[in-house]
Amino acid sequence: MQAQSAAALRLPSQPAPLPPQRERVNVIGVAKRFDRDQEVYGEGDSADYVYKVVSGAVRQVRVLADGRRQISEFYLPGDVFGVEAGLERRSSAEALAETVVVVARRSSLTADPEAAQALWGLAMSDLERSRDHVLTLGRRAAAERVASFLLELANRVDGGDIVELPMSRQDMADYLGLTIETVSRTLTQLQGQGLIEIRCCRQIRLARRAALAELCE
Amino acid sequence: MQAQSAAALRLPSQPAPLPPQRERVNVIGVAKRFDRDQEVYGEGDSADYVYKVVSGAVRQVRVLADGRRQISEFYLPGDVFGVEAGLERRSSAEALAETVVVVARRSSLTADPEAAQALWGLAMSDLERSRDHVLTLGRRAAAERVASFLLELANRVDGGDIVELPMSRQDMADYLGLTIETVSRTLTQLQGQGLIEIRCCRQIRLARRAALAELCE
DNA sequence: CGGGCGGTTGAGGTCAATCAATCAGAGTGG
DNA sequence: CCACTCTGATTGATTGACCTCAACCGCCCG
Repeated sequence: MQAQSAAALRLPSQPAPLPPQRERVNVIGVAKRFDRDQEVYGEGDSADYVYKVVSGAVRQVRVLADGRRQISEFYLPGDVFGVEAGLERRSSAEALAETVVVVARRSSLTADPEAAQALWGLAMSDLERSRDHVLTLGRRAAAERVASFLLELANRVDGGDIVELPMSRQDMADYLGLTIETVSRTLTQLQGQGLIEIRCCRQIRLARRAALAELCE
Repeated sequence: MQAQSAAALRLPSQPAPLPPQRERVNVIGVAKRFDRDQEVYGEGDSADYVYKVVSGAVRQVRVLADGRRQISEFYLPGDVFGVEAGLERRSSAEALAETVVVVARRSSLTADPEAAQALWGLAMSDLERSRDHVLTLGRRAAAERVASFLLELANRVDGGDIVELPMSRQDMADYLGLTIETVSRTLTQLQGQGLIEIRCCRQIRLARRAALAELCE
């Protein structure tokens, strides 16, 4: 599956206020649009391009031979993704919903020293987040995983107490190393404890943020 | 706890043949010796220095408020560690056994463009390993975790079919998101299936490497 | 000999997975 | 408008993998 042409591209009407540090890396390139569940790139593809999310969201996925899925990262508007250590993709990237990204040759970034500098900070913060993720998956119980996920998301999009989830329960489960049923149960349990309010599936209000944070220690 | 002086430093008598790519980053600095379980740096310390393992081994640890531990990475001879996104350590580093490292100012590496380049590759491969780790913790069962751990270790030290474990069962458990008992049981179970041979606690022969790899899919 | 430490083994409990049913909302077509 | 389906989410009952608690072993060292 390859990217659709983006001749007539309307920029997103809701540019969404971003935390400032998100805009550091300037990616100059062609805009491309992807439909929901469409692959941006797949495992084994050559890693020539890097991407920046303009609108929508992207998941980075690895799949085991028997179909078990693990999402290693979600990318939100402003995030850069697709930088790889080697020449080949070790995971695939898929759009969560209709998504617009800007595409640039990888070489165009590593050439420019300023961009390379920004890219460095980016890789390091990705590494930091990945290690947080390791801690969560290795040592936290289901409720703690969900709580930390909601808080992380809230911090990244910074939309006050209301978190708009761009992903399905299945995606949350695949990110948190749980099943869809456990995610669902845990959310209703957290609501029962008054920590969150599920306004509708994709919209959650963090009623007692401090208590959620305490869950994650 | 701070590093001991290393005035009279004997270089390790067994320089251990390393995979070539391990030697990429040239860290020029002062050698320091650490005893078993001694802290190289702790959470919250300032992140001014980077380290390269000469002999011994180091674990990178994060601890939750109630004492649950997660090891995010082991560093073996030739590995560089201690590069951080921010100015503060977000995890601590401890010697697994008597360990010698070379210490350099972080700025001395980022200044030199060649070192910076090498450092970049290093960060990216750390990121890649961290994402493998996420997959393992999120989606693999105990036997698969142990098998992938043994294979990863074997690949890194490249000592044929015999893997010398530099860490205790507790450290393995904290890396794999399991308990010490489960690690022990799983090892004996793998031995029962003829996949490995436990020669003594810290020395394991990978009897059927292909079968182990198949476990990890 | 006693005690501590790291590792192994056993018995029982628990949390999340599995299997299954139900529900709500969005299309779709008569 | 009302069935009907389809998809995503929720809820319930049961199972099972791993954790917890505890005993035990081998080894080293005082």
